[in-house]
Amino acid sequence: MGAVTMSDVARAAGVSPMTVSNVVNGRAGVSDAVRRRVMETIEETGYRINVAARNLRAGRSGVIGLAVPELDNPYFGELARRIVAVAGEHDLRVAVEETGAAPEGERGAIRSSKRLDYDGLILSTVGLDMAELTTLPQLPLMLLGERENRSAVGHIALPNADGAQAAAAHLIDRGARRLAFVGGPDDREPTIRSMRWDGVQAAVRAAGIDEEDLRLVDCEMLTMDAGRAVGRRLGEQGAAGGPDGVDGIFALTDTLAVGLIRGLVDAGLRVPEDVLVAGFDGIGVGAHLTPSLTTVEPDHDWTARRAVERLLERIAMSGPPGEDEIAPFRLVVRESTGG
Amino acid sequence: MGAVTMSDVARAAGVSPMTVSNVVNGRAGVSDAVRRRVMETIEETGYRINVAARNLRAGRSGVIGLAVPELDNPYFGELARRIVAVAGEHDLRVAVEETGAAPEGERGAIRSSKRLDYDGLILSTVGLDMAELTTLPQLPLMLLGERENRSAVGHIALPNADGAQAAAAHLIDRGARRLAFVGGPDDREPTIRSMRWDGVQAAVRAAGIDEEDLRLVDCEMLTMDAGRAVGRRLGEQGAAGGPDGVDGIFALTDTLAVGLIRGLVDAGLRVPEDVLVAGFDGIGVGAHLTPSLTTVEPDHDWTARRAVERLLERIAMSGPPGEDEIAPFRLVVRESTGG
DNA sequence: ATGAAAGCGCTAACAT
DNA sequence: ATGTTAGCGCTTTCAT
Repeated sequence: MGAVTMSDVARAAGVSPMTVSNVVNGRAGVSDAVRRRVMETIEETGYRINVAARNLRAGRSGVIGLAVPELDNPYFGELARRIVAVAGEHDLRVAVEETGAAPEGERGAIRSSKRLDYDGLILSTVGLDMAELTTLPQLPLMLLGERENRSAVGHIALPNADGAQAAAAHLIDRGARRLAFVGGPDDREPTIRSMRWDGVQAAVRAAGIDEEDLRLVDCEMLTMDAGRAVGRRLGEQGAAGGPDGVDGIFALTDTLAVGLIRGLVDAGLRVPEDVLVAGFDGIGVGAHLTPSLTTVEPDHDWTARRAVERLLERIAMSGPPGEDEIAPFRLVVRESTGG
Repeated sequence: MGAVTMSDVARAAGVSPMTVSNVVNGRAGVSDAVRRRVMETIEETGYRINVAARNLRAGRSGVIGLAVPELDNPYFGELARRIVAVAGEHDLRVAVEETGAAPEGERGAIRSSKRLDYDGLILSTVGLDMAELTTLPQLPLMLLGERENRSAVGHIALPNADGAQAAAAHLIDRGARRLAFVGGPDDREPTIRSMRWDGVQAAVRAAGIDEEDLRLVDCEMLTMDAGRAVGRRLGEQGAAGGPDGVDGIFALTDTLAVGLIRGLVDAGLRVPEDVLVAGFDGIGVGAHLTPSLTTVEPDHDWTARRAVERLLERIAMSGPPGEDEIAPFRLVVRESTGG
């Protein structure tokens, strides 16, 4: 192609390629006159830097990976949007991957990160355990979501325990006494699930409620479909609603909560009159459901920014991963808990 | 870094770098014995190809851009997921961008595609008009969404007119007589909006309904919030529901429809008892709303595959953009139209 | 303040 | 079937 190179610009401006490089990269040590002349020549020739060449020289690919469980989940869409924005500020491209919320998918993301030469990977993990992650080779990695990092992996945590506790305390505050925790599949610890479960237990204990009255309900997958099946089952079995049934549910994620509410409705129950429901994530659609969804909303902007910035630090200095950080959150009270 | 290069592998295997290259790229003309030996050496040394170097050599960046209006909109999440999958089959990385559904954002995506050296761009456009797109310089471009391409730009269209017509016909079939079309802001033609509007008009005409009874309602943005405001206004003004009010609404997108339904509910109306509502896009959450959402669902898999494949063709051969193609669709009937 | 040389890792083109 | 040469466009290093 007739791509204009630095040498072309240099020749046209009557300087060396090195000077052009210095101008393009805003480095010091170029006189104003020369700088201006080079800038003009760049303008005239339509020169654009060749990213591949720069990357080759720098030993980088200029791409970071972002692997999320599901791209069509609004929560991860929001996350992706913010991460792309922050990465763009640093001239980094973000390649998105989907893991399907399965350990195999997460391994796949790591593999393809290496195959496609990503400079680093932000992994929103649900499945992979720490032991496995720490044995993974050379790839700057930031984990999003879990906590209790004892490993060599950088980590931005969600406010799992505190957020879940706040949500459960709110359910109790609104009159619920027989709570249920609807989680995903029960797998390795510590996971998002186990930490949120701890939070809910803490709230129940703090309220002086008999822990016998706290139910743990499994749910095969973290999808709306699966949540709906659970909600319907709970309602039809009389396990929810009614004088002795569950009267307050914390759903592991908003996605689950959306399906769960619909399942309860399918079974003839009303939310919040018969059962209160709260979720976790703060997905946008939650505000516009009928009933709208009470949720724990982590600060997505903060999360995205810290994830990218810390990944960049790791890429640059390949030092130790640094401290865990936990995202701030707020409890958004809406109709599903009578708010 | 101690990255293993092709030369390293070549030396270790006692062959030339070129032979290693041939093996790595599965090219013919390597004896089985040598191929095996090279493979083993690659395995032993942990060699991985340097993508930046390959790209520099090939004059590509190995990254395509995908620019969508909103990443936290499930529709685009689904689209992104599929595009990433197909691109991955071709060893391409997908960098996602957000345009904010504004012409300026779309221009920005094109600019940053060039700044970051994307090999091509898939642009799900709502705002930019064709005239502007055709004047854009050298960047293989596939447009997603609009139609009536008279330009030099490749184009995968959604079934805008036919889909909208099917939805409107269905509303009429379910008893609606006073339809409303709730669209985004009214801008340049032809847009998604104008084409879907044409489809709805066609359905009304075909049913022999007085076109006076078809209302066109503007909506400032294509967001749930904006849709909700419109729904509330329609309900509160008595413009929807009641004996003379609108009794069937086609919303330009599912996102809009979600907010719209909620706004009608806010105003004390029931869907579908008082008003029928249908949307367009087939977002996943639509199945789990109360009421669940009737929608025109384009074949996302097909769309993603064709978009990537045709972009690749354009990148490879930089020929003419080729024919427009229109995605197949199906009408998914759910509760919001009494289904 | 500016420039020349060298090479990042790969592969097309041309030998052998 | 395999090897050699040369160079993609940039930037680090070391002059001047």
